[in-house]
Amino acid sequence: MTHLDTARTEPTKRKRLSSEARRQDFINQAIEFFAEEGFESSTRGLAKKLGVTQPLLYRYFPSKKDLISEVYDAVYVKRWQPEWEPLLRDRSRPLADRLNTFYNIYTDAIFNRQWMRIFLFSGLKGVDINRRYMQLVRQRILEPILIEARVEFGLPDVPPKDCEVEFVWVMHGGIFYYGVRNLIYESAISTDKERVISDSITAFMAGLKIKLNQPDQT
Amino acid sequence: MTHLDTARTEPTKRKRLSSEARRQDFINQAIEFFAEEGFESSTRGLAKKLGVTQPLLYRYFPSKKDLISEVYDAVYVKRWQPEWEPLLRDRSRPLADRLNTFYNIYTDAIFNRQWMRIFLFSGLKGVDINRRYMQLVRQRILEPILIEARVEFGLPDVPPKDCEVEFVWVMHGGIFYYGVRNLIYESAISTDKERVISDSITAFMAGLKIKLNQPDQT
DNA sequence: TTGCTTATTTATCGAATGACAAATTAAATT
DNA sequence: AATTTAATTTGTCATTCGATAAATAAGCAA
Repeated sequence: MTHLDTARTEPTKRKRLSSEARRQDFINQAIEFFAEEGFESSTRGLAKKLGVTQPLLYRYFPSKKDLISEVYDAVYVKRWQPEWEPLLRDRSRPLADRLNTFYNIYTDAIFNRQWMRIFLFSGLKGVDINRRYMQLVRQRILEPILIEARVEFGLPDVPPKDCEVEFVWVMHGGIFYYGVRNLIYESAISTDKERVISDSITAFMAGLKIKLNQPDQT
Repeated sequence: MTHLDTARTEPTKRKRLSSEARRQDFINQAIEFFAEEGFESSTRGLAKKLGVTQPLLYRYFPSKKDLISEVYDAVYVKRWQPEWEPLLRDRSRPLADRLNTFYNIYTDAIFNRQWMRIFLFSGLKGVDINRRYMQLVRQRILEPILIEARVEFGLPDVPPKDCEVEFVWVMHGGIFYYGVRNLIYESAISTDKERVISDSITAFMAGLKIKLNQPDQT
């Protein structure tokens, strides 16, 4: 250690941390609140949920808009796990296996009411972070899948075509929409997630093999 | 003609019609407005779009809630075309063909910004009509598809299992989500709709054949 | 024209909204 | 304990909201 008295050196920092923790708690509860009520809901409603008065929020966040930005950040950015990505590129396993593993843990992360509703609300608001998230999915998930598929099928390594990406999007979107039905529309779904994912991937792989071996008219 | 003076016989009716037409115009513009701004947006904003004052809306609709109900009805109920359904059951054509035709015209109806946004907004509000629409899709589209598939594959006519319906839902949802990306997230999509649909259906049919011929563990 | 009916606007209400300033309480520091 | 600092509440503002009532304008009948 470079400093003596490490336990006491930074009391201010410890206090700041406590304040920061409270702030984080506010953000977490704001996620719950806005996910359920929508971003148009009042700061007074949120304050009530927090058990504090409404003006207190303005000590922690300059404006409602800023608070919402922090909510976006907590949901979109912080819940993305970079370790998902190498999973798809692990060529020691068949691609179908990798896809099953990936989609099971990816949906573990995003198939919850909060994430889904924040995603849909913000999508309708047309906020920039939403578009960026879609690009992230395309670049870090969908295009790698196509590259891996070409390798597995013994095809030459050419960059993915748009219509191929669209094809992967449809599978991805199908699985995603399964989550939406489950968590947003709450249509009672008996079939378990793993089963739905594995069925989807089976069909996807079969279709992709056909598609990648076709002469293309793009 | 059964009446003389047809041009003048029913002035009151003509006026009533005119009033009803105005009402319809209000509803149509309300669809545009709420689709873009969300249902939380103000009646004053809508009135401005209509070029009238806000209290006038209350001559045509008892409350904002009632107006919104009419918007739902116009979008969900009135845009559903019953002639879609027999299309899927026309056994003179291969099922894949029928699916292509159906999804092309079905998406012609729902792939527009207004329909999509109203659907997503109302879904997040958890209104009952949304759930009913999902049931309609299941009963009138997805289950018939499964029945037709069993016939085409020469399988016994047993009622569709839940996990089979889920499988069709994933294809349906994948296509639907293609529309969402296109119209809500506005991610520039170069591939044309027909192509995406036909690729999806190819993969779906391949996967379904595998799935329906499997011993089932439900 | 004169009346009568319908369509539309003006004016306004009470409640709810985001935000701010000042007063108060609680905690930490000396 | 006294003092300083941070956390929280009270009080309030200007706006905006859905909704109503009364006044005006417009269309149509006689």
